[in-house]
Amino acid sequence: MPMELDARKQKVLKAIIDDYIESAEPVGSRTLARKHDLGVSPATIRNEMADLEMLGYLEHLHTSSGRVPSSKGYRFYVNGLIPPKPVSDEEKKIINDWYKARVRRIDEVFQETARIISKVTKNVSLVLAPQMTQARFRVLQFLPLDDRRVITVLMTDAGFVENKIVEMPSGATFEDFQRMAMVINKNLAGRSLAAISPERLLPIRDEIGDEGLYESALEVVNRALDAGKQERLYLGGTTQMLTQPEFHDVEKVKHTLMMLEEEELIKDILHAHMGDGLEVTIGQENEDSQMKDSSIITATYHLNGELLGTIAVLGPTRMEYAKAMSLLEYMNDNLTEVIRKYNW
Amino acid sequence: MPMELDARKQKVLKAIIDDYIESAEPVGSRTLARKHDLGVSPATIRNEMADLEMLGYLEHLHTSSGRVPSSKGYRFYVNGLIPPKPVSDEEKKIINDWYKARVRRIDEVFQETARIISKVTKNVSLVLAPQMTQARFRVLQFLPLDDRRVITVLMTDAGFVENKIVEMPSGATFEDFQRMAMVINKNLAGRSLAAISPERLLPIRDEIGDEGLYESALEVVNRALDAGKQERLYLGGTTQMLTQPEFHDVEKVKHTLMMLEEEELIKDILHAHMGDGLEVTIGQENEDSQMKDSSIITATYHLNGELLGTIAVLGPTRMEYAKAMSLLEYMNDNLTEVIRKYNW
DNA sequence: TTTAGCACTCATTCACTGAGAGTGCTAACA
DNA sequence: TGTTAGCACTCTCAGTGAATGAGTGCTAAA
Repeated sequence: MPMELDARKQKVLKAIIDDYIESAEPVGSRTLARKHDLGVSPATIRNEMADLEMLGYLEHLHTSSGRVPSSKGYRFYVNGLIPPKPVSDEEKKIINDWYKARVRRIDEVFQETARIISKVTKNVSLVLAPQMTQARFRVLQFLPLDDRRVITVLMTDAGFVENKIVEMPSGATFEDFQRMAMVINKNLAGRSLAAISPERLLPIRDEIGDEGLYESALEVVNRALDAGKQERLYLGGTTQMLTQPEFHDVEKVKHTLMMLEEEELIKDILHAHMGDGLEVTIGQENEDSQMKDSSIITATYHLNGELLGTIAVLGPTRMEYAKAMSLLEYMNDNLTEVIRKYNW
Repeated sequence: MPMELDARKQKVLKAIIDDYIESAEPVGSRTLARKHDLGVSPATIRNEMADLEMLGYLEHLHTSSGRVPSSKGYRFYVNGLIPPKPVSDEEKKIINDWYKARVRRIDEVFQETARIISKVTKNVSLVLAPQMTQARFRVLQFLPLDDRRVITVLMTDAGFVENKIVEMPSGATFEDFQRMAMVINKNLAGRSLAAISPERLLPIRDEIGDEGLYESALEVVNRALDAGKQERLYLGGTTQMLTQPEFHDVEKVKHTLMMLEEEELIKDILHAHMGDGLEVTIGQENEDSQMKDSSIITATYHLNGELLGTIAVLGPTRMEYAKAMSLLEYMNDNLTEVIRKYNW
């Protein structure tokens, strides 16, 4: 379908979407003609609107209630009509100052990134923190908790620390665990977490000697690594989103909040949307039925070509795409830079 | 005022409050007579109600709209009329299983405690985690971040780990910091965080030699200790609270969520309410004007007579006091036990 | 002291109405 | 042939008024 929409149709579509994004009200021909200076009469706009609706770019709730963009309409808008809205220098400065003032612990970078995004876009933001496969093993330590359990602390060279409670196998003593720790540390220090495979652990087997104890070591190391590799999800803007008229209904708020509490579900959604760079998924385009009236914009950050994590904005289909997209792009670069610098 | 309320008045007041807590609707004489078997006619109840209102235990929104308990009414109810509602053995089992299944990292105890409380009471729960003054210094480590900053990692003997970013003073090198770490660790290992005072650090001064470097050491240790001592606030149930009819209005939800986001404010409120054991503050009794229509129940947990932290339920004045109070009591004992066991 | 009876007050619901914004269609116009 | 004015029609929304129902306060009788 070459040139499905002529220039004027595009202009009308853009005007409608811009207006709707701003007002959240269905837009009619008369008001559109009044506000945007399109140079044609309402009647003409009505005709164009009818065409656009026929083609699937607009929707009609009831006869005579103004038009609302469809997912297809938004898609066309995002792909071609969208006005660029780069992050201004002032905004950049504000963001950087914010980081400086707030990030006191290294992992707070992610939480603060989420906060910034939600503050600016007034929507929910999601940040999936990297798995630290780049990080290098520094030291594994055991601490006695009670007579049945120990705390395992794994530290990486970038200062990221992960601790986990582990049951001791029956028969093992804490002294055994300490001996294990020495052997493990000697063998693994300096290795990247990603490179620690079961084979790497084989030398440890010989040094430990005891077969049963070796099995425990294996399990403990793996569990500590799992914790270290685990993706962390940071969430922001659950309060900001209430300013959107879409959430005027408490039931909807509750539903959305409950969905956001399901961390695994959210992670799945993010994984499914992870693409190359900036990815926009609009309303109906979503697989998940709960997301049919939401849009999600994701941006992934990489290091040396390897995918590390994702930052995203989640909101109603009526969303300031231009703003959200350029912000995500900027935050993405920023985060990549931080991670590169801190050698995660 | 001896015996301000005779037995029947108390019975009526209790019936009204029970009913209102359940239904959230102003309660009238007819329905009250129907539901609760008080053995008197609505007219008599009306008379009693009028008396109770005169005395300040009940309130009237408009003529003819049923009565609602006042703060004073709730207070009397909580102090004397409240039916005991101990946590059942099944509930205890569910709670313990929950802990077992979810607590994988030691600090998750607090988050999960908050979750449980909010799940059961359907209100917001707050948990102020202890300052770890009981904890003993294990090791302080420095990790290079970039050429200007280092990450300081403080670990206690209970496996609690705290990391913080610190600027290096100009002139100092990372090697200096490593040397400092050795000296500090040698001198402080095994001491309780509370016992680490500036005087304790004096021996370090001589060992380090360099005056400027000693100043840095002092500052770094203090900042690491600060981080270690900092109270952490855990929050739960912001979604659950939406099931309360009090939050049918989105504006109110937004207002409450925004208040809850102000961590310092919440901490202040908790500190102000911290008492000896279980403390109930009802509506108007609150100092903070934002809390005039909320009630807060706090319970503090101690170790060896020293106050460690607080757990609390925050909700509308219409709250299931009996349930919340006994639950808090139970969770409080539980948490004290956990902390005692893990030697925090 | 308790209760029945009664007049009265609000809040809520429902149907109805008119205004306003919007559409689609047709016919006239450039 | 594309554009526009005009008009009939639709639908939503705010406002009005009546009916309903739950509740109160007061008075007089039991």
